[in-house]
Order: sequence, then C-alpha cells, then structure tokens
Amino acid sequence: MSTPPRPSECRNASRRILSAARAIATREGAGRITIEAVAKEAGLSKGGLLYNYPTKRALLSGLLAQMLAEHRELLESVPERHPARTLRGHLETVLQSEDVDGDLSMAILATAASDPQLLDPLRAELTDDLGRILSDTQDAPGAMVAFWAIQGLRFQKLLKLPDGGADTRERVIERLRALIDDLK
Amino acid sequence: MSTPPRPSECRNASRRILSAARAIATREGAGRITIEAVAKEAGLSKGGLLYNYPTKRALLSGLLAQMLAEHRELLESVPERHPARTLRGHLETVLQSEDVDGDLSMAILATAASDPQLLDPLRAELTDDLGRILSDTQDAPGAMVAFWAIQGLRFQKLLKLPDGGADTRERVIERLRALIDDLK
DNA sequence: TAACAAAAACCGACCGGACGGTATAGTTTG
DNA sequence: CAAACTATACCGTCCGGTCGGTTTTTGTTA
Repeated sequence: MSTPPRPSECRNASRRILSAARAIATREGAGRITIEAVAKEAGLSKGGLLYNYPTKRALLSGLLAQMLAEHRELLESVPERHPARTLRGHLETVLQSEDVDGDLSMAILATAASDPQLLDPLRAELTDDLGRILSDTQDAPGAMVAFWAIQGLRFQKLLKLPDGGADTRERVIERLRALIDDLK
Repeated sequence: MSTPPRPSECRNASRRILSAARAIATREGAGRITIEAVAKEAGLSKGGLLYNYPTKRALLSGLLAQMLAEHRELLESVPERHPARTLRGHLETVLQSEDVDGDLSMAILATAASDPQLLDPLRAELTDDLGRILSDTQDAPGAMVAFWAIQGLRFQKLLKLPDGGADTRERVIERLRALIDDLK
C-alpha cells in the first residue's frame, strides 16, 4: 500500500555497488571498472548488479551523480559569507579533496572519452555555479580567471602535473584566495 | 647509388599510422582507437602496424610524443619577446588549437587513465616550461595563477564545460593577456 | 647490369581472454 | 502465491597480441 518499507535495502545495495566501484577505481585504476569486478567487490553477483544498474552506462552515470552530490555538499558546507562564496567554495573543495578521488575522477574522464553525454549533469552543475559566480561580482573577467585557475588546479592535481613545489604552491593558493576575496 | 636520404619511407609509415589514429579519434571518438581500426585507416594490415608499433602502448606513446612535439613547435613559434614568453606561448597555443585536437586529447586522457605513466613526457615538458616561467618573473604566485588559468581554459575547452558565453569569454582572455603582460 | 641472398617491411589467420549483456532458475520476503 | 531480488551458466563480440609466411627493398658480387 504505502510504499514498501524497504528502500533501505534497495538503496544500500545501490550505494554498496557505487562504493565498490569507487574502491576498484582507486585501488586498481579506472580501466578496471567492469561489471563483474564491481559486483564481486560489492559482494553480489553480476546478475544482482545488473538488476540495480541495467547497463554499465547506468552504473557510471550513478557514480558520477553520487560524486556530484558529494561535491555539492562539500561546496555548500563552506560557511563563509562572501560575494564570491561559490568561487571560494570551489577552491576550498578542490583543496580539501586531497587526492582521495584522484583515480576516481580519472575514471570519469576515461568514460567521458567514450561517452561524452555522461558529463552533461556536470556541465549543468557548472553552468549553474558559473552563473551564480558571475552575477555575484562586478568583475566578471576577474572571476572567470579565478574560476579557470581553480579548474586548472583541479586538473593539475588530477593528472599529477608539476606544481612548482609545495612552498610556491602554498603561496599561489594564498594569492588565489586573495584574488577571490578582492573580487566583489 | 644516387641514394637520396630515404628514411622518409620508413618514417612515413609511422607518421601515416599516427595520423590515422588521430583521424579515428577525431571522427569516432577516443575509445575507437584499436590496432585493427588504425591499421585499416592507415592502409595497412594489423601485422604491418604491429611491426611499426609493437604494442598498443607504444602506439599511444608515439601519439602523445607527436602531439607534444607539435605543441612545442607552436609554442616556440610565438614571436613576441617578453619576460613571460612561455606563459604567453601557452595561452596563444591553447587559443589557436581551436577544437582541432579536442577528441584527440580526450584519447590521451582516456589512455592516461589506464596507463598513467604515458603522461610522464608531458609532465617533464610542463616541468621544464614551468621552471622557465617561474625564473622569468619576480611574481611567481601571479605567474602560477595565470598558468593554472590557462590549464583550466584548456580543460574547459576539452570537456566542453561552460564558459559563460563568447562575449564574456573574449573579455576574460583579454584580461588574462593583460595579467600575463603585467607580470615581469 | 643481372643474379642473388639477406634483411626489412608487411600480411592476415588465429588464439586467448575479457567484457557486456541475456536467460533462466532459484531464493527470500510480504 | 507473487514480487522483489539474486545466482550462475552462457553467448556474441571485440581486441590485443602471436606467428608463420610473403613481398619488397637493399647490399653484394660477378
């Protein structure tokens, strides 16, 4: 009658599957995300996984959605009240997710290569954020430069590109913070 | 005897193979780069390709090397004499490669996901450039912010992330140019 | 220049294995 | 019982790589 009182089970299975996928991506690399491997990691069978996510695409889509949700959560937990709150939020979010999601994000990039549509939710989210950022400041170009710099930082971490050493890095981040705070 | 330098033949096979791979990546997406497909596109057989590139890894490595070489060529062709010449070179290079190498870069990202070592040459090159940039300016943090912004721009184009519209985009780039020129 | 051998370049059938997805039979739970 | 859920066997496909053989190029010698 009323909705079957077992969303917990079903949800848990889905969540377990997603974290299994994340575990595999982090431990063995992005290319190792296969239905069988994820199912095994999650402690159920291939059929069981395919019952929850009928295709691999659906699985990846769910994975991306989960990451996006967590990202947004982190972003909104930035307490600071500030005209460029969102910008600041993005920066702190990038800094905070210390390499935890590295290989995982790589997984997303990898799949995006073969299925660009999977990135659509991400695009929508970013468009939203960007709109808020631009409408929060009078210096749109300055805000955009900061936004790009944050994205650059994100990919620099992701691909383990050089960053000029920890010391300069710290100073650069400080500079970036100052740039953002001076925006208004 | 009149043996004009004819390593051209041998080289041509390799180059033909690489451009075939690029064509496939651009036309059909990054995931479609397979040995058979590339061989067919290049007009030779699977065995023939594997003669030139003994493994797929070698093929991808060659692909990345070629792209790096072209990138460097572009970068060094920036005429401007300027303390932040390299920085400016990166910016103009990104702007110039108008979506031509989009899916191709995606291919590289995709493979990087499964084989992170392939990015090592890229890392070396960037480390080199970054060193030059930092030693060319007195404002290291400012230069790094600009560098990150350029990288962010690169990935924004690559993943087709939002950019706030062509008009603002143009203004942002102008701002970025000004930032770089004011560096010294 | 012709003959010829050796090496380089290339061919394409084939193998082994992984992977996504299906079909179906079984099990739990309300 | 029925619906939700799970397990397992299996299929078709694709793909990277191997291997034995063939063609083309090159160097040498007469």
